[in-house]
Amino acid sequence: MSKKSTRENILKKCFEAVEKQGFEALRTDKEIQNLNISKGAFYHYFPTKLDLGYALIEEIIKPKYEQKWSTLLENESEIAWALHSLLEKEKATASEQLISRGDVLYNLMLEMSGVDSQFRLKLDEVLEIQVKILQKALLAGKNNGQFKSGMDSRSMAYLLIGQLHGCYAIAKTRASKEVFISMVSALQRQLQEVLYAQDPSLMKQRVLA
Amino acid sequence: MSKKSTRENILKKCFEAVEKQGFEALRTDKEIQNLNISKGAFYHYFPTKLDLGYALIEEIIKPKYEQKWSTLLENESEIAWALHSLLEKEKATASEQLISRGDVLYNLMLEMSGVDSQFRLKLDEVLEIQVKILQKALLAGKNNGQFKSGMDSRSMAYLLIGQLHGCYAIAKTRASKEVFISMVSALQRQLQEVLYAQDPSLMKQRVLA
DNA sequence: ATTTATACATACTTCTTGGTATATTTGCTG
DNA sequence: CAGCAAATATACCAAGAAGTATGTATAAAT
Repeated sequence: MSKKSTRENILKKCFEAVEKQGFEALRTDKEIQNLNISKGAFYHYFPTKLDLGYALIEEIIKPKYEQKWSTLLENESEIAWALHSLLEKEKATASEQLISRGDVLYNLMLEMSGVDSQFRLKLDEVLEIQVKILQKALLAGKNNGQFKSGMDSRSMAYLLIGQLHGCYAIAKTRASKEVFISMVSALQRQLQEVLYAQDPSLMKQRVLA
Repeated sequence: MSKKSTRENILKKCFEAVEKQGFEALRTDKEIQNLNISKGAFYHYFPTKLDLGYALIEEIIKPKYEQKWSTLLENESEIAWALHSLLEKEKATASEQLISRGDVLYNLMLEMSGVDSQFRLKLDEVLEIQVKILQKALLAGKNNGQFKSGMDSRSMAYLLIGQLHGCYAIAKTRASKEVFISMVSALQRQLQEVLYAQDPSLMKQRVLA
């Protein structure tokens, strides 16, 4: 068990807590107990709870989502397939617990955007990063002939991110993994009609052949 | 100025507060002050804050959303047009303030679903009512030839509600009415391709002619 | 070795907040 | 008008919560 820095331990534990219950419900005292550290240690690194929140976004959430969407850009010739896979993965990794919890970023967006303007700004930044990457991928795929030529990449990027958000939100309230899966599937079928030039699940065979 | 019942006054004021800041941030004491009533009066009607929350959903939120979507069923022959109008109205009534605030129901869904199971259940009920009505409208419209024949009404209902939610969520974090409008417009264009049998904005002319 | 800054520990404080105890008033019914 | 329940008022409370004051240990730099 490697001795990690106190700061990183705090970030990690608190991120887990925020994933489960959101930021405002995060109880610094509880986490301090949990971590077996002192208040002095905690407040040494994070003068206020908000400062912790900002660090959480910058150092954990932002990289996480950036990485997630960046998979689309790994292979220029397989963007459509990569997008299809990304959504497949969302479905595959969904569990009742994860769905009841929802998506951290989306949760925080709704929870904190109206509470603290700096929080909103930082979340917005993460959101924009996602959109930018996706937009870039959509544009590249369009130029590649993988996506329909009439498609507006920026609108589509926004809409897609929003739609995924919608899937999470509804499924969370319905508390049903099945609902999530069927909503994402419906979304995929819709993309079939409005986005993909060909069926991306067929592209796989082509690639593997 | 008609003397409304204390109970109704409480519900109304508290609903406004919840619209602005969400349920957990609602401060009963503040509202009691605001209403110029006593704690005794408040707790006479609502023994706990949660009880107030439940009443808010049942007596204000549920009817509100039920009514909103029911407009689709007012005229069987104009369902596609009604749906188009509903989305147009969403865009038209959007203001920076409203957008920064987001949609009450959607906000509560994300905020409270994980906090209190009865809350989630009640919100889920409202959600289902919306979906049911929309599904019914989509089915009727399909049988009418207003919507594409291949469309699955239940999936589409879920997806549409989710998509609208997505528009609200993104626009809230972006804090931009323009983003909201352009996302809803993009959504409408998408519906053009996957849902409507004809262009519903043309249907208007037909009707008016 | 002395200084200095970082890292951590302990105890305390202040404010908020939902909720209670208890008393009083109002209004209806017999 | 007596009596009774619903409605409203007032003062108080206990738990939580973030944050502070202040002191100590550690380790690198001079």
